[in-house]
Amino acid sequence: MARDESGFSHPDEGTLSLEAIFHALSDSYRLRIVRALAASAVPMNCGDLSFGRPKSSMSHHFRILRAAGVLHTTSQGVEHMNSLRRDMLDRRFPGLMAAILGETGQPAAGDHPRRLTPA
Amino acid sequence: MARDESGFSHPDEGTLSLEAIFHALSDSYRLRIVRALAASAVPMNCGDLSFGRPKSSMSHHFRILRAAGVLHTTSQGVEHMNSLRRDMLDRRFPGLMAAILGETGQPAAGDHPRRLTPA
DNA sequence: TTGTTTGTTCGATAAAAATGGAACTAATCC
DNA sequence: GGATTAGTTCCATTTTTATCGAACAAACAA
Repeated sequence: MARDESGFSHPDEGTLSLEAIFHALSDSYRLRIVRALAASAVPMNCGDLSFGRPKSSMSHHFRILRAAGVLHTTSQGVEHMNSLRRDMLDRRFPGLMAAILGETGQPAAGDHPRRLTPA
Repeated sequence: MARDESGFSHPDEGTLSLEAIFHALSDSYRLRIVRALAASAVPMNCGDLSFGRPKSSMSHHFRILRAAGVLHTTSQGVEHMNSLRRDMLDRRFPGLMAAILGETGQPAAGDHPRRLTPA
């Protein structure tokens, strides 16, 4: 978990908790942050992800997402750059982020989802 | 959303909220309920899923899961039988439940998860 | 060094969730 | 009818989260 060079602490892959991740994703602003980051090819700073809310409020949301292991923050000059920890999440919970972001890759709606009882 | 024959109200597929689902899954007892139901071939009653906690507390957790659309409850005699709404969830958020339950079906840990930046 | 920008931390308040006892309801049995 | 079982609802309490202004810190520029 150790604080990294930038002074932020990020959980190790081994200590990720699905519960904490779900809690992190159960807020609409945090979900918007995750979706924006997923759609971006490059890391984004906090200001670009503040959706017009006060800095202190958003700082709180970033902290929750960071502590859950959903995103990674690093300092670049005065800015704090954020990116999804997609590789780690995909290793630890394959399919989770894809499902959240709607990148199906799985049978789409209308197709034959796996079902216990035949249709 | 209408209350069904059994007197319980369950959300329609169209009104599912990812946020509400995440909130429902952000509690450890609720996650245990979901996992137990996923592992069971048949619906389970509330008593079998109470993990030794008071009835009123668990009733609360069942209500949250039901309202989020995660499970379906129906009366059978004095008992309330619960089952995962797996088909609906799979249609609406393909891969989500599989990811939660650890049924990968996706590249497993150590394999080549889709990555934006080549390894 | 003073000022600016970007974001964190602090602290107080408000809102939301969780907990569990007690009373209650519905189905079932005797 | 009375007793039992299974779970819900009500209510009060506690715990956890969210919100946001204000003070603060770090990096940088003039």
